[in-house]
Amino acid sequence: MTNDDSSQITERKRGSGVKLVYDLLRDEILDLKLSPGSAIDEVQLAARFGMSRTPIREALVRLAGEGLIETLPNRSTMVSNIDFLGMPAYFDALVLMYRVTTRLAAQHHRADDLLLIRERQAEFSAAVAAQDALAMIATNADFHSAIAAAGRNAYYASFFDRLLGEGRRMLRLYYQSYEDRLPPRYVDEHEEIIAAVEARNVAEADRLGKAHGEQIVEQIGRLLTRNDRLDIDL
Amino acid sequence: MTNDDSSQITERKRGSGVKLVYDLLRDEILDLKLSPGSAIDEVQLAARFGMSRTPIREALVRLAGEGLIETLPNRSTMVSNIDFLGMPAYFDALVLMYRVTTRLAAQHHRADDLLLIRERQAEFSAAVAAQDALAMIATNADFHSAIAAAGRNAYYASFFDRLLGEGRRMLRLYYQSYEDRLPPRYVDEHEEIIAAVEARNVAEADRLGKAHGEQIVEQIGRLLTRNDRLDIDL
DNA sequence: TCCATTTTCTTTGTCGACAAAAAAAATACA
DNA sequence: TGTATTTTTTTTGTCGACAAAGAAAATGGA
Repeated sequence: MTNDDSSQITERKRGSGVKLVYDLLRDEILDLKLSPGSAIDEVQLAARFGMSRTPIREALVRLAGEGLIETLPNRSTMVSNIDFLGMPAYFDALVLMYRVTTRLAAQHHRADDLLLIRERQAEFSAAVAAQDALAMIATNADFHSAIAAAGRNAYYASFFDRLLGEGRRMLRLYYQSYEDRLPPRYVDEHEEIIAAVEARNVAEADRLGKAHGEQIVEQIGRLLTRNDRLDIDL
Repeated sequence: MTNDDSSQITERKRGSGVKLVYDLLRDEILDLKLSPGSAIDEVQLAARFGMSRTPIREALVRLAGEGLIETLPNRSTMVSNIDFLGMPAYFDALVLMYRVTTRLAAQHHRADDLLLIRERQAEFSAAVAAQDALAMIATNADFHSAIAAAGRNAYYASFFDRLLGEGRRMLRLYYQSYEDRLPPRYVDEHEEIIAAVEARNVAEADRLGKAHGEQIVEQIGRLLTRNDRLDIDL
């Protein structure tokens, strides 16, 4: 239970502490560095970040608002468990949002959106080349988030971001089991999506978005069913 | 600027304060009792609720997380403005969610869901009969929220709830202008939706959900275009 | 040894106070 | 009178402390 982090007690700007804690904790949760169900201690965090409990608490309240942590009244706070029972519902929503955001991007994107999207794709491609699983997962989410932003619908975009966040945890689970393998054809599929968006081909963007989403869902599904099969000979 | 509320300084249970403040403030914002853009003073709220700033602050952080208030760093906190520019995007998302949630309710509802839905519909019907605009708006949102809950997709449900909340503000704006008129055929449309859900008629539920949503969108649209026409003779 | 009760410990929820930041008011100067 | 600078006021962000609520440990009796 020892804390092996470089306790940086640097002078911070007033108001920046909450964002610092929030961002870091969010990343640690989504990368499964903090495992689902593990306890979160305010006092310990306060010591780690060199600040009082108040800003820590605010960050935790925000994380709780996004469902990333759960708070038992008067008792412990913990990292939310991954809701396996709710996974069909999750995948349903995820695929729909893949479709909708890609479709809208084809309709509403502007020239500079494509620059940003290509930048994200480059980062994703680099992460794949480097076989960096964590980076792949994060940059993949960033790529689709950029697509969603180009769709110019803030409601879909924020909802999609939330779904993608939750997805990061599941994908991390996947790559934790099957150590850092290459994702099959995601890079190419991303290129196809970019092309359809740029061509303003709405129907094609819709189709690709749906196919891309279903592809990911299937991949996770395969993992889960495979994990169920233990070494039992019949 | 005087505060004319019955300052109830009753003993509260530990931990209940935040929810109290959050719920009340949320209702006041959505009912436009707190007008968009108006300032929110933590100290004043603390005095009003007879508690310290800490729980008030937590409630505000949660409201900010839902986008109902905006916080300028180090400076004022205020009720979020209604984003008129983003309304097409909002309506797009709203109609889609009407469709999806109604469709899923037809697929996945259980017997006791219908009881709750009928209860909400009764409350809505009563509010219409009483010509109570605020109650109509709130109970209408509750009705569709119950439909969404029956659809058994927590992701859609929470997203839809957020959209319906924002919609309460716009509808309130509507009924504020055209003082407390009867909504045309919403009660009947709700009945049709209930019937389709009960019959598990997915296609019909989808169609009705879409139509219901578009109907509301059109109605708000009519108001807005009408408001644009001032007393100018050509 | 097992169970019920009491005591201690841990962690949260709330409080009052104070310092930083920005705005508003006051002052000085032309 | 108008503008730049200083001072005051207002409001937020952070802190340390303490009390409440459970959980865990200790105690006592059979």
